[in-house]
Amino acid sequence: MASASIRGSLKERGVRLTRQRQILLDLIDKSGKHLDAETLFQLAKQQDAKLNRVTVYRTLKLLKTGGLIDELDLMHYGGDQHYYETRMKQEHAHIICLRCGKVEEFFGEPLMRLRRQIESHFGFEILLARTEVGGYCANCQAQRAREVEEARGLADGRVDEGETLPAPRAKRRRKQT
Amino acid sequence: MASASIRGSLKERGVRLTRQRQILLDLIDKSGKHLDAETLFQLAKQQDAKLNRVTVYRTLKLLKTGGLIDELDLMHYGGDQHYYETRMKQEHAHIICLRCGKVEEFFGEPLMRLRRQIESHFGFEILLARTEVGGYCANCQAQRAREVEEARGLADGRVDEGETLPAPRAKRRRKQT
DNA sequence: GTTAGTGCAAACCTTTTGCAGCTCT
DNA sequence: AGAGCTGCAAAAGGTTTGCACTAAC
Repeated sequence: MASASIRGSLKERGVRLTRQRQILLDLIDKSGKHLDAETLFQLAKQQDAKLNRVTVYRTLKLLKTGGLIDELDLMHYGGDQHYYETRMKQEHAHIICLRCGKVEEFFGEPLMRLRRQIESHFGFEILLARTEVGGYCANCQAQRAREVEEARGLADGRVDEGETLPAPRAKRRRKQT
Repeated sequence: MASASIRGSLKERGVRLTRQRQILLDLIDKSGKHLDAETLFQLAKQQDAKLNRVTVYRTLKLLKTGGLIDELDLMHYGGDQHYYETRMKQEHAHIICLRCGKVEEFFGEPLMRLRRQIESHFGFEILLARTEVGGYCANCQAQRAREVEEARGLADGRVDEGETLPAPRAKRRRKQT
């Protein structure tokens, strides 16, 4: 549970642990997923119907500024909103399938090596780093090949494991004309 | 000049090379910098006062979708807008100083290695990749150290080379209260 | 001449702000 | 008690859309 250490860190900085923040902290911590502000808000509302969207934004900013969570874009797969994750884990890259929205995380030596090289090459002090990769997952490559060959409508039959982002939000639903 | 190959690519797809697009293509190509839509628009307006901001967005989307330019966030240093660069160059990471806005580019083996590992580890087909790193450049580390030690107002005397983003846009200028 | 592209205005999504009242410590 | 937080409403930044007109091929 990272929320314990987050709580500690906040307390040290004299930040108040309000009911709203506890709810949000718990949600961010428990969900292994990458949540955006709106989703987090919807989840939080289930526990406190009065909790305001603005409080979500303010809390996220607080945690981000404090270096307790990282902000991601996930290649804007879902739109222009940001996603968040706790910073407990080791640095990792995010791999997003642009067809099905599946998100994988890649840990490993190459990332560390890259970081070290940047630090030494520029004498740079790294505070934040993020690597995002977009493309097609193994499963969707096959699907796409089939689609192209057959050019027909066939059922999907996904082999889903791990997190998958919701389909990109439909934008601009206007009044019909 | 990458604009030549961009033009070719567009022509192949039956995309019309309008006056507006030529202006924008030239600007994107010639500026070695990372431009955002608004800056690009301001520059374009100098050549064609009638050119509309919307055309800038539509052209950027066209180029992005066609894989001719890459979209960056540069760690949201300047705000939530996106930055663009032609895709001519080899893959590289962007290193952004969060204090002075200087942007450096890092080329090298570690990035290639990372890409190959991701491809083979997940059987992933990479279409886009981006690595952004935020922190303090060598120069600003020194500045910060001085600031902290002295806690005084002293002139800056920057040692600037390479691109530096404009200071973050002041947000929310409202009517005074 | 066709069809894609443009300009304009307006809308839309996401995020931030001012302010008054509420609540942690 | 009082600084910090919250909710509310409203606004702002960045981007996209509908539509009628224009221009590239």
